[in-house]
Amino acid sequence: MSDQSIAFNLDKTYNHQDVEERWRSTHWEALGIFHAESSRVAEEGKTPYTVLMPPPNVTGSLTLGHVLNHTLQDIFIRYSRMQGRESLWLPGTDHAGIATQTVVERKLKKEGVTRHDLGRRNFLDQVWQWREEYGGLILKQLRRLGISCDWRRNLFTMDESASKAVINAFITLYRDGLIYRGSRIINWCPVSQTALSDEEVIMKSRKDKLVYVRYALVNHPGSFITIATVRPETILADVAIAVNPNDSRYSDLIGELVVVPVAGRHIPVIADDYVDVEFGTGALKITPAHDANDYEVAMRHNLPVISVIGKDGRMTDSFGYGGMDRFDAREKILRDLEELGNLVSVEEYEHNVGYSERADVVIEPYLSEQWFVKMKPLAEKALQVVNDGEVRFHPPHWINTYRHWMENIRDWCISRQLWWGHRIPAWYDPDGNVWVATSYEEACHLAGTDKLVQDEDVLDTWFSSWLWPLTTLGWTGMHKENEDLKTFYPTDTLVTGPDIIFFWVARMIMAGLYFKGDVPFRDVYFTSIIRDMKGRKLSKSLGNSPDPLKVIDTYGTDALRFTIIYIAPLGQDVLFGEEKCELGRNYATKIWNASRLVFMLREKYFSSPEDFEAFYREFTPKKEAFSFAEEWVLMARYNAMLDKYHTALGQFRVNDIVKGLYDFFWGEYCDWYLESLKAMDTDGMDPEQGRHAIGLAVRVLEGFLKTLHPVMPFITEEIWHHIMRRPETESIALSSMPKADEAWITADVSLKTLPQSVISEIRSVRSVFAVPAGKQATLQIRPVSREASEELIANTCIISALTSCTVEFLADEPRPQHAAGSVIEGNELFLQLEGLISFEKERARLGKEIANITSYVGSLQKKLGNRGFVDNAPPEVIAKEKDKLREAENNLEKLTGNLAVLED
RNA sequence: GGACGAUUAGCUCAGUUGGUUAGAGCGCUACAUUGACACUGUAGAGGUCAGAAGUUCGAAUCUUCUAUCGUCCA
Repeated sequence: MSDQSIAFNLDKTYNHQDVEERWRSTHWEALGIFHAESSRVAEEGKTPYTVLMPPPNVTGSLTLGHVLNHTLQDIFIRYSRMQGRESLWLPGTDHAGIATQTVVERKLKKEGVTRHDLGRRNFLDQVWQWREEYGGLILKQLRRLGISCDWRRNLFTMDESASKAVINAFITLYRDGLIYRGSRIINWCPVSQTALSDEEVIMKSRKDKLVYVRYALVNHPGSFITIATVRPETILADVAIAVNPNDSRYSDLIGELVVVPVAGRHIPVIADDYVDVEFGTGALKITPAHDANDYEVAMRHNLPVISVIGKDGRMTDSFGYGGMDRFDAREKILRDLEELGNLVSVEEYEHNVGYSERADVVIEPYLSEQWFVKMKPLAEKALQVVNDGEVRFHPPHWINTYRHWMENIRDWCISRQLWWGHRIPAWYDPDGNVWVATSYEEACHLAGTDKLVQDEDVLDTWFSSWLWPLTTLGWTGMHKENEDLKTFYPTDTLVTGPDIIFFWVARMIMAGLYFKGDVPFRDVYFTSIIRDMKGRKLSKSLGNSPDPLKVIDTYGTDALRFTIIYIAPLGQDVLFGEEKCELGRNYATKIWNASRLVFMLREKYFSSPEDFEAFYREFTPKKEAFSFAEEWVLMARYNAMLDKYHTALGQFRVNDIVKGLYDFFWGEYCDWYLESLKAMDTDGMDPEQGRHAIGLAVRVLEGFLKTLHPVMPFITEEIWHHIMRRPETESIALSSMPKADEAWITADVSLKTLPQSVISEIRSVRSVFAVPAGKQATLQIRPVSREASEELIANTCIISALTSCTVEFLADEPRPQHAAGSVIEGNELFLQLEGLISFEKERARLGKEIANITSYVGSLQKKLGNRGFVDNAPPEVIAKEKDKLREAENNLEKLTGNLAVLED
């Protein structure tokens, strides 16, 4: 785009596709305006500001959640950039171990190949190839949002530097005794065939059968003990029946042996506090291989561990179920138990069951050797920094959730039985000793032998994500510092969903403190969860998740960004429907059209772009040059808006700033200032007046565009380039954010809003009497004071134009007879409508109004007559109430007078 | 069962340390069509602020209880 092509005015209609295409990130990116440099902080003394992008999953595609999240981040970073800070937004993607491996395996399956056919090395080549081809999709889609991150610094968690960091972090933790290997019951996903951490297990409500089964006592033929279980297929692996030691029903049976149905094994009845007396029969079967709690009971009682379910979720027993799926076996054993006479009864039972987050299948508790991180020592400090406010949560109530998790934290299972990911840097010598090292060579050196085999497993993806604040700034775990880390760490704002508060936020805080000795960020903004209009979570299977790219095509990126922020209050869920984007689209159109009007008027008062630019460069709004009341009102409202804007952003009330911008521009700038300006123009302004009024219109428009820019980057950039002709290398994104002028915030403009009040009242009266819109009427005004009189006279042409009335002023003349009367702040208005006013209607209207004010006056008098109020309320509140009463009484008196004239 | 959050106009939601005759957007009703804008303008209807009790001169706002819904954790 060349300078010449920027016209003095805008196209007649706003076309979001054209505008957004023109400024699409590719243009902005080419200019490098989103690049941040640590050198500018060091050399120019700029303040750094950093936002950490939660790395989207490399297999992912754009969702509305991303739209909300990234728009928020973009608002923070653009705002900070326009405040003059060296603003760095760090992008990247994560390698999503399970998800990516699953995607590639599925692709291979179509070709009839498994990963085992290919072998580890070839399979990984395939994954990398897939990543080259499709892994960039999400990043490409994110660019359509117009987000302003420093793409040069794009990081992938499997990149070399990030991988080094992961390995070094592992080794450090291992050598500090915080990583260990152990045999535990872990969450096993039979589909992905890997261990999962507790956080990757989703508890879901599920209807099952609670089965009552009786076990025969070995030494008391004909006697039984009955247990209740939802997993009868694990009966085959029972090693004991447990009862509560305080349960008198069973105290005689402790120490007895019972026969396991089907399996025929003899197992003891034991006593353990763990057993809940209330549940089922109060007797519990103990199956250590298939339940974490049972495992602990078994360890306490030195019981054996028997397993009957394999890694694939199929039975491995030798009682005739071997090879069956665990759920099929459940059905079969029920029939078998019934046949054997062991089945007592079956109840419907609703309970919570753990599902694999990725594969959505029921988790199998599985005993195996895994790697763990000891969390307690890390959690203590991480909890403290949040309690102390070193890391702040927005909204703060998430601290409770965080605290609860930290105080009940369990060790983190970090090994995954996958191939795609960071391979665990541990080697085993022939004697089974473990050697943890950065490389095979180093491990050999440590072990004193080269007969080493590396651990087959990889690390949990989150084990690389928790280092994200460090790795994105170039940390590899080798050297503690570099310029970027020194400058931009700790980062400032993290925007993320509350669903990953444990997965990610908490662990980043731990890692930051542990590896860098400082918190990774200062503020965490937890976003809303987006639901459909019926309040359901968006999901692919429900088909209720709109494609953001389609929404963008229809309504525009700006409209989507604006709308989603407008409807997303801090900390609450959002109900989203595509149609809601009409709000943003209409707003964009309004801004466009209003700007066009301003530019049209500009053409009238300025001979050429050069003429305007010369004027505008030197322009400062001067009160002495103000020629109508709305100029004062506009300045007051504009500065109040700016003030609220900065305050709200400082408090992360993003929703508020959007509403403030919306109301100011539409309700004040367009509805009052531009309407008044049009009236003045039609009436005829002298050149100086006109140039000043338009200068003000453009100045406020420009300030408004800047404040809106973080939310709607495209349209604001486009219009900004029409305010003055600017080289294409300039961007509103690098302009400076306007600040509120204290003098205008505190300015008393109550007298200046009088014309507005008069206009509103007259419009209302006209409407009540159904006066045709085009019909010119006569408005007579009797001002309450000299100041009011001057103000109203000075704005006569505006009052006249916006009410379609001829305006006259009364002094001491009596009230006109055939008029509708109103009182505004003591000023009496008479709308003369010969033949249009029905006396009945006017009497009714006045009567209603009088009744209204009378009751209002009554309530104020009661309040002011109340000793308790007068004695306790602060003086300014009492003064305010007195003012209200005085004015109301004044209005009442005048209205009563109006009614009296009618009755005469 | 525990923790947290929500409950304000037909719908979706504002309402920041208690001092309003309780606001907005959408929807609804009436009127307006050729010079910014129908993706518009003007006016209007619509709420005992979930229920109960309490604190206070004064409660949508604070406290307690109840009801309903949601989220997380057992």
